[in-house]
Amino acid sequence: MNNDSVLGYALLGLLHQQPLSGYDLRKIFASTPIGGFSDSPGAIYPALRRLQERGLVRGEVQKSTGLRKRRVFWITPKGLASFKTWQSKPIVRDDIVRRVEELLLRFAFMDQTFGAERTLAFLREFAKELSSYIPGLRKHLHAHANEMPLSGRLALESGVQDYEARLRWARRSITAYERRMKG
Amino acid sequence: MNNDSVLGYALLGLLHQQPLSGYDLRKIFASTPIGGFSDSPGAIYPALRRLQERGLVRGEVQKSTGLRKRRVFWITPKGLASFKTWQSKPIVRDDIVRRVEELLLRFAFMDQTFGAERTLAFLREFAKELSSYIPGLRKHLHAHANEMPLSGRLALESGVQDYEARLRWARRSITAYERRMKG
DNA sequence: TTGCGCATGTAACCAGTTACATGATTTC
DNA sequence: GAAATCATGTAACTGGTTACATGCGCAA
Repeated sequence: MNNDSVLGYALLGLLHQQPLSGYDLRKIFASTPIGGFSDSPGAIYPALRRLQERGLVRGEVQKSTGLRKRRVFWITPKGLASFKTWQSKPIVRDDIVRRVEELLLRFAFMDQTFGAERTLAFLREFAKELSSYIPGLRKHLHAHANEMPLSGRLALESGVQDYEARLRWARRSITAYERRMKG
Repeated sequence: MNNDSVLGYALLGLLHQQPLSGYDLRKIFASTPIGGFSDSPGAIYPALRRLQERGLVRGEVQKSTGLRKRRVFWITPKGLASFKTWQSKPIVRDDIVRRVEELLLRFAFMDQTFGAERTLAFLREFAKELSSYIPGLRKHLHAHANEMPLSGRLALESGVQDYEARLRWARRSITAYERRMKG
């Protein structure tokens, strides 16, 4: 039931904001830095069809505007439920290591679906998981630094700094949400 | 000829350092934070077979150690040539946006294959491409900030900060290489 | 003798890439 | 009427995921 690709969830998130056609979605991916998804029709149209087959979106042809037929998609209640389930998954180590972008996507749409309180909880979980991961990474880097060529060492260092930057971001975002909830 | 996956190049890079078996490679992916590649046999063994079919690596069974047969792989001259070609590709915008990890992988093995001078050139190209990309991103964020919910805005902000952190890293790495070449 | 670590592999499934195809409408 | 843009779609190919299968050698 919830075996959707990340692209599928990105589409659900956008369709939760407003009904859109496949072409609209392509333009969004082409013009905004969201995710890094491809705007190719070979990715988006099949993904929309899959979502429709699973009952997560519904599409209808609009012919009113005189242009060529546009098939506009809406998210269904079932689709919204699936989207929320995806957003609610606990954050595990492997999400941090190999699916950070998916985590950020889950977060990006969280305000709309869950509101500030749960979004804040998500950020705290994210920060916690990050802070438990980074020390081991640093340790690994320190332990193996002398065996590695300079470029290898620097590449690893880049990864560590990447995680550290994300942790700083998460902490700033936490205070941003805390301020908002008090004010 | 050069239609290899990123995993294939990661394998080539590791095999350029020393001959290894599939199992060795799996252990490396499982125990070090390199790339974020899967250590699953379903990814690595087929990838090794493909490399072998294309003549980029060669494998031979070692039976000396009394354990079960180990197939150990070496990189071939053709494999090294392909690896260097991959590392030498110019850095384009899309590499920055959607394939940063691949760029970091190319860099990680560059010391061994090309030496300090060309590695430094790579870093300069990387930094240049990043600095040409970031202002537009910042501009986009600033232009659309008020239409977006807080979480969406922060998610975008995270992306921008990510690029900025990488740029700082690149600049520090450049000075590291410059120091090394003078000293 | 049971079970674990070493070691290699296969098969079904799924989704993204690339390239191609089609046709309507607007603009020059 | 030619070209650009809007708009949707398909098909071949490729490679990763997941799960399963196999078999050796060693230690408890």
